[in-house]
Amino acid sequence: MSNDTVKIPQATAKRLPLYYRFLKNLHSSGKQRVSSAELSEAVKVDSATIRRDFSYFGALGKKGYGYNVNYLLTFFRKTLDQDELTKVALIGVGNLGTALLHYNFLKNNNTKIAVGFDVEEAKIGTSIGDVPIHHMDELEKIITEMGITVAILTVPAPFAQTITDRLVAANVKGILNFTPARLTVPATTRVHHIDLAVELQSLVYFLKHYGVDEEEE
Amino acid sequence: MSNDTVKIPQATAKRLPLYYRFLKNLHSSGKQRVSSAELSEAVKVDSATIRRDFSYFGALGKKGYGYNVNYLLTFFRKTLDQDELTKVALIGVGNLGTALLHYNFLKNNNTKIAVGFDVEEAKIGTSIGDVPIHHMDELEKIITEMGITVAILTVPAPFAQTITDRLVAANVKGILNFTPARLTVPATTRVHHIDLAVELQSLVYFLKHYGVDEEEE
DNA sequence: AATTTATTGTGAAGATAATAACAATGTTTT
DNA sequence: AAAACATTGTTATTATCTTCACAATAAATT
Repeated sequence: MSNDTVKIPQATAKRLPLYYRFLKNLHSSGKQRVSSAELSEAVKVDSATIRRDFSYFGALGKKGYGYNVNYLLTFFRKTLDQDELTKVALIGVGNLGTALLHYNFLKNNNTKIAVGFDVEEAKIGTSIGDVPIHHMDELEKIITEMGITVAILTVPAPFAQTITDRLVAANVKGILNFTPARLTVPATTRVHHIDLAVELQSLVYFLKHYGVDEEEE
Repeated sequence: MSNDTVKIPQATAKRLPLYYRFLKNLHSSGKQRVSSAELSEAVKVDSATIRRDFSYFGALGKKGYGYNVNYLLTFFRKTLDQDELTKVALIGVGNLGTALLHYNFLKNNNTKIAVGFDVEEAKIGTSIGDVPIHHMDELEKIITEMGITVAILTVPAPFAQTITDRLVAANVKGILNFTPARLTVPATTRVHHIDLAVELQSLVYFLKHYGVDEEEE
């Protein structure tokens, strides 16, 4: 738990991976410098917000010039721990789980699904998108051995809590939860929800009730 | 654009589908009444926040008693327009797109993916999870005919903006964007992002830099 | 080297959201 | 029907986040 950096606002922390990705794009397209205004156009975040976000890490830019792409990139690579690969387990190799196994998180992230788990015999022992699938019975054994502390949960909702309890017991500290279940976890574990049905429904709600002239993340 | 309801805070609007889902659960398990404290436990939202959220719609509960599950459910069904089916188009039938075609949004949502589009000849004319797949060339024609105004975007990032422009021109008002691209749209169109890589990476960031004693949505 | 220009970093203000706390009041119990 | 209890709805408070606006200053131009 490296607290070498100041504790920055959550809202800022959530934008960092986004900035990082666009900086990589800029870099590979040969750009040397960038202003907060340009970056704002690309990532759709107000330029003042970008400058404030960056400022939590100190003065990264130069007045009248902007930011040096290379410098920023190097800085964020360190800040986002892009130098060390984070291995992740995926629990539940159904439709969504399989899609995620094919998704190349590594490309932008230095994060990799290293192992998958399911109960369906036909899947056990196979590899999907280069990731080996094991039986749920081996969950604790394997993730402990592999030292995995982050899991993606794509199981049917009724099993979500039970499996979460097992993950927590096996020292998993972060769960990306794609199930509709709201998980109960100790304060030492962090859960991020991606609730597909809720996202779709709230989009529809906004359209119906808010109408035009709204911009939003 | 029914503005029959007061314009409630965005944060509240985003929680409504969640409340609705849990109320349905409670209802089908035969529960007659529920307090904000109970609901809080289930959806992991502070009980004061729940009461405030509900209060935007008037006095839905009774002091000393709580909320009548049936009443709440009926109320939210109307508020969330659950009586009319919203048809959605899905653009890009790759791994993720296919998974979403199998995802039963209807169950909780009264939202249905009614049509899919792709460029791959092998897929055109087939049905996936009961949804017919058409060629991208027919995009404008078909969604206009079907009167669709909401789309899910699961195409490769480089095509995202071009297709978005076509969707907007074809009168699509809401886009659920699964691509990493940040889309440029007119103010009359609403985009919600689900950025899988960013979600995973920010989870990892929080674990490394915030450590324990954090709870979050 | 002086002037103009661009752009940061940030203090102040504003906006939005979450939470605490409790009077009001309906429900349940005795 | 009185007393005890439970729980809302809301006012006040606090926290978080965004945006404005501009002095400071480095870069570019003349």
